[in-house]
Amino acid sequence: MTENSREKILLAATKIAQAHGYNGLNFRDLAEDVGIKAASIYYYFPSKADLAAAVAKRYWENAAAALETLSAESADPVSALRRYPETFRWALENENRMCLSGFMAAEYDDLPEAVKKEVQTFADVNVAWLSKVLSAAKVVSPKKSEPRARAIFAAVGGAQLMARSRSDITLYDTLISSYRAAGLLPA
Amino acid sequence: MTENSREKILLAATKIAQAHGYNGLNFRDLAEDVGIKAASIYYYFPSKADLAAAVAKRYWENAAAALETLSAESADPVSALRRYPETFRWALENENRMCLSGFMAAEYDDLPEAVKKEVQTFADVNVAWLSKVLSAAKVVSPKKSEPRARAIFAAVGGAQLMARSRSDITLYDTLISSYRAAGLLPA
DNA sequence: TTATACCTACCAATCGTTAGGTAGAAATCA
DNA sequence: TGATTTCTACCTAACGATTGGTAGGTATAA
Repeated sequence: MTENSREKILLAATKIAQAHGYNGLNFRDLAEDVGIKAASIYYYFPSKADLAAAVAKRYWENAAAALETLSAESADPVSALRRYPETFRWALENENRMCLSGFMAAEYDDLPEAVKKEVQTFADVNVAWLSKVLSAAKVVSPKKSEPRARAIFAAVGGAQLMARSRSDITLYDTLISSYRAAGLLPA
Repeated sequence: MTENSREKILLAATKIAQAHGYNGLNFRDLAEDVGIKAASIYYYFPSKADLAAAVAKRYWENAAAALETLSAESADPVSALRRYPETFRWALENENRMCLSGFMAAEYDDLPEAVKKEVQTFADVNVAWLSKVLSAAKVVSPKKSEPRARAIFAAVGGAQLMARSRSDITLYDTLISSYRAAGLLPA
């Protein structure tokens, strides 16, 4: 079951980091979640920085896969775009967690270099997908699709942050609705 | 100089919290910034929770005053609205800091109750001001001014978070421009 | 016999916090 | 006025808890 424990650690660490950030992630609580002792984590990860980097890497890889699935499942780019906020909603539904990269963006000053890199890649993956879909959907001119993609990513992240601080998922929904009403997202 | 030290503590603690959050704020580093010893902080604040609550309270009070000044200095509501993003830009200009309440919104789960309250008030103050100005500017129907106010607040906070994670203030500016282009903010 | 997948037991550093002290200014009293 | 007390604004030194991390052991299976 060697790979199983590594997976469990990665999974539990992701959940903790989404709720408490890099700073709030500690080996003893994490180990207890997994059902092992803190020292055993070092069998799989040489340091907290390495674990967090692995967590953040896995996080954007999963996000990239989820977005590809969303593209594939959608009949057209506009409907894929419409469903984009769902990917961020999911974290709030699960014990009021938030985007790992959003949390770590706040903690940016205190992050190990390797973790910073993966956090940025998460943003890059989202912006690239949004940009591609915006271009295909022709909601903005091709030239403006990347700035618009960044704006959508930032706004959705902000909505998640605000909703979390109220522990109110309906606030997230009304914020997304307002973005649509204002013209930032397709109606 | 009794009130002077209290002010210095509040000021230094605000700066630290804007860069490292509630979790990253510690009495020894804070005391060194002020030029006193850690134990001396307890002469002014009974606990870290009390200090942080005082910091967050002062933070939204200053924000409220700054917004009133902005209203008073602006010829009309639309130009006040246009200048709203400047208040969030200022933190980034100063050593890539971010909104204290934005950071603490991420850390929400681990915040003492008294601090949570003040963090929420900061959001309330911003939304109330935006709502009032939006109504006066008639950019949206009076009924839609509060949802739109919340959307602007969340989006600007998200832009700040994203720009901070890139240490790139020009990214903040382009995000705000995109919000204007999309119709979320007046052009 | 050797590698795997853990474990116990500890370490040094850091954390919020407390106890108890002290120099000097201010207030009180003779 | 001068002596004495009290208060202000800090200090040193330590506490127990928690942190990331290490050294070295061990049961199980190949």
